[in-house]
Amino acid sequence: MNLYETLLTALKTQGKRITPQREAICRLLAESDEHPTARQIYETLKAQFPSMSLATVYNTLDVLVSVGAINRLGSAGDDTVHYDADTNPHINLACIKCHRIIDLPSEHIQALQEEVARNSQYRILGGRVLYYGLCPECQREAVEGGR
Amino acid sequence: MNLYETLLTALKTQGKRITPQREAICRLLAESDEHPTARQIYETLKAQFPSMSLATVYNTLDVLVSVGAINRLGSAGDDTVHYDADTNPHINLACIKCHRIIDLPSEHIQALQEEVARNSQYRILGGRVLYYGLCPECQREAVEGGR
DNA sequence: TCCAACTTTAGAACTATTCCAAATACCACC
DNA sequence: GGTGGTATTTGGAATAGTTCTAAAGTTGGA
Repeated sequence: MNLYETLLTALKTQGKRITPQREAICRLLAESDEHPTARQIYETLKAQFPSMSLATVYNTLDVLVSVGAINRLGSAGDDTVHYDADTNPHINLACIKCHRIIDLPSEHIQALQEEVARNSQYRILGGRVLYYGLCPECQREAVEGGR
Repeated sequence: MNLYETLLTALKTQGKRITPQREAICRLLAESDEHPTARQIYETLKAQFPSMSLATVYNTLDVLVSVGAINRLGSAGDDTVHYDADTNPHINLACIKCHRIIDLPSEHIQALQEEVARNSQYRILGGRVLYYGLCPECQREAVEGGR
């Protein structure tokens, strides 16, 4: 089962209804390796659903988060929430200049999560490991711009 | 040099001026193990500085962040930014019910950070490792409330 | 002490996100 | 296949965190 189907199944399992808008949002989340914001999703899908409302995007994202199918990553320096459809433990790397976020596989992150579960009395529901800095491209631009 | 002095020194080093308001904000950040929001700082210091403006708090926090003396942790489920004066690598644990954040020392996090630096082309400027869940207290309340 | 530059202040402005009520669409059931 | 109850969509208003602005007040080097 691919990621798109996983997301839809998660919705159905929770008794949520499948609408064309939700399908499109799930497809976009599943097939892109971006970590889009609600507004980016909205702008992208406006061509396909000219009448779609931002509220619908927020609604669907909220449902997916509450179901545990996607993660809220938080801001990448742009004060808007980015979402990640990959719920497997991994590292996110955000560029504070172009505000793009990439994934980074990690050997250590599994151990980290187990450490947290073991050493705290919390019931862990999720987590986000986000490092930020300048991506190679923006580093280059910074140097060129600084001349 | 304690944390309070470190914060003030960071400001001075960057040519920033020391004002009573900034001293108070730095002291509060340094001496509390909370991870306060701008508003919490504002409310706390209002007794001492009745005329203080929220903008001053934001201004000072922005300066401290840009200087690298403190970290922006992001939201703890309450849609407001929490700040952390401890810039050493450590794990943060947020309770999504009471919105408090605690620190957790970690053996693995150093390795994680080195892994990121090694495996990415990014210039790393910082990071935040935040797990969220229910703190022991809120777990207990959830059970009692659920009866 | 003086002054230029930086800060503070108060309030307006901005913007992401949530809320609302009416219209619409999904889907379980017949 | 229809039908109805109910979740969802929509668009606009409302909310709230954060930023901006201009005037007044401070800081700290000379």
